[in-house]
Amino acid sequence: MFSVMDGPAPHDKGMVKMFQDELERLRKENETLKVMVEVIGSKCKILETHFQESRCPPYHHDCNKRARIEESPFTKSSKIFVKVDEEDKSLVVRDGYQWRKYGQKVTKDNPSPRAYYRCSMAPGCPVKKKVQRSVEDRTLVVATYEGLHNHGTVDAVNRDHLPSCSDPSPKGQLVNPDFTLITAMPPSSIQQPVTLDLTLSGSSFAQNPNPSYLNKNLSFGNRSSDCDKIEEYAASLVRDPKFAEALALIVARTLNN
DNA sequence: CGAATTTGACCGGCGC
DNA sequence: GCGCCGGTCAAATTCG
Repeated sequence: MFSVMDGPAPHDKGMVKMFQDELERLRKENETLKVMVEVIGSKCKILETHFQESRCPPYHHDCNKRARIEESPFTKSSKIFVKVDEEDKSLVVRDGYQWRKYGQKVTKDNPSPRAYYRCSMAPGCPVKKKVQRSVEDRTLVVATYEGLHNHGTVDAVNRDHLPSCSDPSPKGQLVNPDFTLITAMPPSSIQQPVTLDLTLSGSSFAQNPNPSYLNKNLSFGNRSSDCDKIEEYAASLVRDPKFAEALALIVARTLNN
């Protein structure tokens, strides 16, 4: 097949190129899998936390203090957990909306400051959110949303018009591109979660090692385009019915364990 | 210079 | 009624 005297024939060069491409593709897939493993690990941790909270009353920290009802079942609120760099103090949660900060407080049960934001995308939008680092895991930021938006997201409305990697926060500073949004979980089935369709998971990957959303050429080397690709990837995941099915299966298994 | 952020003051709910 | 605490306001400051 290979001629030592003449060197590789043109079609052999093509094969070498093909192998190189394949190698590159596998390398990228490996990177993707690394991210997924990290995400799944974080999810398990959160599920454990939620499971423990569901078994214990919420005011376990200091039962003698007044029981301020923070999340009435009748208020539209939801919590999301965002994995960020521990050194990152910006408390920015990129969720597709524009927020205006109107306050910051250090709360009693958490040394990290809690930031208060109002949605500034539409005048009169009643949605607020509180952002604070988790006490248990400093790499997690907990964002609590209250209310329902009366408009769409920046991403949905202006995806083609806005720089996709720019933060929707008022100043437009860049978000740490390394953060990983790991879950969007309403505290109870009664409360309606605010739309946040950036959940990453590789759960369906185990059943289908080559799903359609992985056929895309995912490259995480270029940081400027990472956000676009991650968002596109996340959107593909969410649209995939197998993903939802597998995710439900993992949640059920985790709770059973 | 306008808009967004910061931060101390203020307000209201709740427990004692 | 008082004090604690979370949430909000608004003047001052910062930033683009």
